[in-house]
Amino acid sequence: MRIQDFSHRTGVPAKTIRYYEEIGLLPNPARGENNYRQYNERDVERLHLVAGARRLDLSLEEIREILDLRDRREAPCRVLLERLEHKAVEIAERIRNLQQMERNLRDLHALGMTFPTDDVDGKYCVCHLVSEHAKE
Amino acid sequence: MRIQDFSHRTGVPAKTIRYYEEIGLLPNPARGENNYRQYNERDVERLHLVAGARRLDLSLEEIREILDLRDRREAPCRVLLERLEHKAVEIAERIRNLQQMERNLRDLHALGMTFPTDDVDGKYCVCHLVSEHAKE
DNA sequence: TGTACACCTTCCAGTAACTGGAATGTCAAG
DNA sequence: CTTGACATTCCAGTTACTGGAAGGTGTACA
Repeated sequence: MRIQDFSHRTGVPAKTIRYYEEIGLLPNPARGENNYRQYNERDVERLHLVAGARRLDLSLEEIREILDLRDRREAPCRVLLERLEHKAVEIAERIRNLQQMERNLRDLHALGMTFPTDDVDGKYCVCHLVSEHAKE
Repeated sequence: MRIQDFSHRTGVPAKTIRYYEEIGLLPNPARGENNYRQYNERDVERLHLVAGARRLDLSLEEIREILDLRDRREAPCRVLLERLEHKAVEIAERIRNLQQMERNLRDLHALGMTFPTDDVDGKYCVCHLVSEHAKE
């Protein structure tokens, strides 16, 4: 299987596949006569794991760790389970931050709407509100 | 005011201030005899606007646009108001994505917990779940 | 006078995870 | 024989900083 098919099978762009290889996340694949990369089903399986983990927002470093365990035949499930949980907590935190940010944005927007829109830098300008927002 | 005071007044690290200057977001400040940067209250005001907007997750490019308007004495409020609203929508979208991701993580984790933790790559391994997660 | 210390300066490099593009090579079909 | 769709490598850019080295400045204290 050549890189384009491999890409379609896994949903990962060819460019990204070469990148993963470059940083050692994927092994150097066999090469054909023409120097084209050759992939097999095992490669598909491996890249699927990478892609699934990326969709879950695991970092390439975290994924590398999982793959390394697997390569040494040490079952990575325990570690992966831990990572999933840890990542869920992390994401919950990010959600809280974003929600706060959204509230701030909507509040400032609502207040800004009550101000004239041609006051370049007076107190009754949304710009002033945004400046003030920095001081906390 | 030297860069450290300026930094304390605005809560922006000195390193970042120099960076903002380098990319043209802040004007080149006056220099003292010793070549040290000198800041005044107007600079504080400007950087406050930048810092407030960053806290609201506006990109440096968006902020640059606002500042350029202001520098040309065209009231940036209308544009800034638009940006705030647009950003709020964007963030709401990000929140939805993250919430979906969190659900996926927790679901996979829960299911993975019911599997043995020493199955290196069989069907009853959380790794397998994560691989499958890529196919959608 | 010497020196310790906290500042300041510039410049170079690195981060995460790709993505774009140039220059070049390979191969099958019309 | 040329066109088109593939493939290769390598270099550079993205975002918003951050770290660190090498060296200059300014002041307090022994």
